[in-house]
Amino acid sequence: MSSINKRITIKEVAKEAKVSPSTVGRAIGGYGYVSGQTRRKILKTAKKLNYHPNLLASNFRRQKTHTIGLIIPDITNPFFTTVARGVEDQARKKQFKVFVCSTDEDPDIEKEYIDDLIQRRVEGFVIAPSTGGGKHLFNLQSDKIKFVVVDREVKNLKADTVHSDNVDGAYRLTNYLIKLGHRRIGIINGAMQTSVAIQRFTGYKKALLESNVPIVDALVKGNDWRMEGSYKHTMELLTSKFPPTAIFAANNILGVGVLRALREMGLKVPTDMSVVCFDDVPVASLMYPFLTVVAQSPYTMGKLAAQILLERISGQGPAERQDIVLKPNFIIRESCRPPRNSGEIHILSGMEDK
Amino acid sequence: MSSINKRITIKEVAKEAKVSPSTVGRAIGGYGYVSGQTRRKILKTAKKLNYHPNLLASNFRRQKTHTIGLIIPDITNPFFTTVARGVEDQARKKQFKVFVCSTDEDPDIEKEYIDDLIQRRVEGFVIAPSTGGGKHLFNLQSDKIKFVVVDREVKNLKADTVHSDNVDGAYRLTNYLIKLGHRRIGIINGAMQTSVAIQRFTGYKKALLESNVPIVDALVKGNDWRMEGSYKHTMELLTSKFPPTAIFAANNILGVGVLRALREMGLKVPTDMSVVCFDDVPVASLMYPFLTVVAQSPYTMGKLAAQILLERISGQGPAERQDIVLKPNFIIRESCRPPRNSGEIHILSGMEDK
DNA sequence: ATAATATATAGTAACGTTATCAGCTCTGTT
DNA sequence: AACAGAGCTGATAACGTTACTATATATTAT
Repeated sequence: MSSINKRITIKEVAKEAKVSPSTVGRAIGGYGYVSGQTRRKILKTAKKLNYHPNLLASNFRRQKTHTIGLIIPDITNPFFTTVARGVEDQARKKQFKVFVCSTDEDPDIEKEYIDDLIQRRVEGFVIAPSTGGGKHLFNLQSDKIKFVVVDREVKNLKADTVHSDNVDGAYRLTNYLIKLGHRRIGIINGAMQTSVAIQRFTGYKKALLESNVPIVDALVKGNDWRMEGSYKHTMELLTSKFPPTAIFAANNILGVGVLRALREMGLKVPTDMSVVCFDDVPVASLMYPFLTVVAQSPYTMGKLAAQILLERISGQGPAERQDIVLKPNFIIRESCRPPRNSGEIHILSGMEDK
Repeated sequence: MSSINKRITIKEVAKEAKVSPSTVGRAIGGYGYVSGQTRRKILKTAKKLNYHPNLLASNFRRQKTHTIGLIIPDITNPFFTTVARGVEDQARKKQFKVFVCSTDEDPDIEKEYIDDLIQRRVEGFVIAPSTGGGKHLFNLQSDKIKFVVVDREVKNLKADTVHSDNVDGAYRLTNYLIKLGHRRIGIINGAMQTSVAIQRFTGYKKALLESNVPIVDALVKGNDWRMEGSYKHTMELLTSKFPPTAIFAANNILGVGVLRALREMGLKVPTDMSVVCFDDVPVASLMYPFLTVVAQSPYTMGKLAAQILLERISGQGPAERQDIVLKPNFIIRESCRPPRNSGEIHILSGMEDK
């Protein structure tokens, strides 16, 4: 029935409705003066001719696209897709479209995507910087391109940000393990070039220092956010001379790697090893062994970031930069117990069905 | 340093390099004749002035966008994000960008997104139709808009498709359970408006019929692809008069719902219940109870779909429509055992660490 | 040597929309 | 009755690029 290929333009509609093209433009675009009568007539004939506005032309003329870019490091990580959902929902409210780009943690791809989207004249970005990325963000800033940073911070970059209180979250998880009696707590961290990793490590150290538990280098592992590394590092911990009695995984993906390694070594959680994790693992949390975590609010993060960005775009935002810090949510489940040979009593009554 | 806001155009570059705007266009766009010398000069001054081509203008002029749309029902489902990765990787190879839109299984949102992307003049779509959607695909076709359907088929729609052999996969899973001795096999299916659900049900029935196992209505559940429904239906199965000894979940999300219900009822897999699942559950598969599944190849699906679409766009594809069927990969893990009180011997030596 | 062709550049006209301006009609106010 | 102003419509000129045409020069074929 309908056909975009006929390429009906405003002119054809104008001729058919016996008005000028500019009037059609006003009627359909909803700007300027049009009488109710002619508007109705125009909309009717537009429908009849199956007119579809050419946004390519419109965007070009106005040099606006009503589009923002979302740059995330990994589209298969549910954390980031949930951020994406938050961004999209908020954008949809304001009639904005979102270009989602996954950089695979590669700064080059990140730059490539950002450049391309600039050429396509997106009106702003929500960016979760990739590991080692972030340098071009300074250029963005000098180019007066609007953007909001989510999840990870970039050193010395003065920009609007939305992120979790990583120090506090890591502190609470570690402290929880200490209070259970653990003294040898391994940490499987992500890439130390990311603020997130640094901050979570800070929280980890803070808890240990506070309780006078020594920080042992051999228990500190990690250099990227991939599961493979996490698996490898956990294996190293497990096969070392003095393996830990508990492991802190610095995000959901790393947490899965830890669990895989434990499983392969035939170690059970929490009987043989206590495990805590930063981030909730959506699917895993529904199954054994039911991780104790601090859960972030990725949806809220995305939503707030988009909100701030869209305010900036429409010129409503405050002059000073905004830095929104969300407290993560501490959820105690059944993945921890006091260490095997500790003198401590069993504080938890976990699931003991193994 | 650089500044997009100066809005350097081809004209400025031309003036600076003392050539005509059209020559600059050819040098930068890489079409038509330009001598090596002037090209170098132009590229140099373009860089000096920090010229960024305005794709808005270029796309408009050529009525091409080098962009395709990807429509998926649920961006938080790892199956679809992996499809997305496949599509993106393939598109990147051909210098195409991908607009990823998640419809939340809502046909109205689906139509809205498709219409918007048409107005933005994407050059084609890869579509995993939402439940109950697909009607507007017929319009797309009469509008001569190119698209490839992935994962789910649309009845009577003659279009290029890429999907799994759902009948066969379901058949193999069900048959496996039967051979283990199960006679009461529950199925938690998705929305029966989707081809996928119908085909998996067909495979299920085929296996039962072939072995003369009666098809019991009370064991057949499901009407959408959400976890909540799956959880509820599993609960119904478990609390019914004659509960099944095994459950077949028709996709990964439903599988998680099944496991959650089992967990809450205190039933262990595979001791108390055997479970098989269509789709691999990426995170869950690394943990207990280690599901037996038929795994699809979402990445390949996305890649092939994009490949076919891009061929169509560049006019290379064959005249006849292509229908690519991928065989799912049967992976036996430890989530199944013979039923408790069956006379069968234990065929499997699963993980018996419970 | 001359014609034919390839190479290189410039000039011009679109692509379809919207911003701006000009003109006209209709209110309502002085 | 004159006039200000709002309401409505139409003509025109962009937005920045690329397709096309025209012209000039270099290269090759005859």
